Amino acid sequence: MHAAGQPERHAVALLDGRGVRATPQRTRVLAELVREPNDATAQELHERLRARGERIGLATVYRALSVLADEGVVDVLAHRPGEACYRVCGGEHHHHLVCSSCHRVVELADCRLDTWLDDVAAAHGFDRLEHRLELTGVCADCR
Amino acid sequence: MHAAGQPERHAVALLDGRGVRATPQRTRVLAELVREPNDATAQELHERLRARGERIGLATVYRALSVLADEGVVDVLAHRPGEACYRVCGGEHHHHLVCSSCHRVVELADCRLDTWLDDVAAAHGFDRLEHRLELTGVCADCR
DNA sequence: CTTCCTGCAAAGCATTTGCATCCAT
DNA sequence: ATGGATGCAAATGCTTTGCAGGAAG
Repeated sequence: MHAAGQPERHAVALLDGRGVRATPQRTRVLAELVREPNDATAQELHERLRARGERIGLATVYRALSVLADEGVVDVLAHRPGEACYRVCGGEHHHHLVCSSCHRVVELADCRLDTWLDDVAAAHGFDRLEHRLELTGVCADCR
Repeated sequence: MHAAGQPERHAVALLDGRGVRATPQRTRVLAELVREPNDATAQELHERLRARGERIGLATVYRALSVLADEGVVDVLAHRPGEACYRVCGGEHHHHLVCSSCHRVVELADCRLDTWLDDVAAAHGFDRLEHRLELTGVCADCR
């Protein structure tokens, strides 16, 4: 068993059972993202895959990420101006705390907004209320 | 006193007392943003100014917004992929509740996140924590 | 006079798309 | 064979920059 095996299997597992083909390229893009604890841009992922010796086009990385985002396998974070960041995320509702300096991401499991938001929705007669919360700050290492 | 006077004066007031020159172009860009209850892109602002008859270049709009952002007069939002949105946010902290059908905006004066966010910041060693909350739903009239 | 500001056009990036080819069913 | 996937290059859209002229201090 070789060292790179685990992210690959994780990636295959994430793709399994969906309506999408688990092509080698998609698996590799996702595996590369699984290796990344925070988030990465399409270009960064492409560079790493090429450095790893994979033959894959930049457009394919973009197309793979688009498919993965549609499937809900990865989240698209728009905290950096001018480029999108991608991240492997669980299905549960959660928010991200992002360091504006090093882009380290902390996943927040609990969301304490629902009680307040129920009140807000009721007070203003709104229905089907959805929310998106982005938290940015400077982490301890970048202070 | 003409109808367009108020946003202009508001813009001049926002620029006053800082180390930046309140040039006509900067004032107009900011005044245009003051008229916008939500947020707008640089290109949208440029279009509106041209439609209003102002002679202003697109690059100047970008440069003005850059200066205004550096001064903290406007906020840069990166929630739309591929382009930056700008918003006047010098005043009180608040959030917007937007109807996804008719785009009516309800301004929420109170924000009940600070207590929780202070805990979050402390728990993860983050400093200068900022947050942006987007609320969308369907209002009573559109139900 | 010197410095900053502006407009225009060209350049710079991230991302998307057209198209011929390739692969799996 | 047939439809989707890929790679490359060209195109697109947002934003920045180089430069010459102009206004402000």
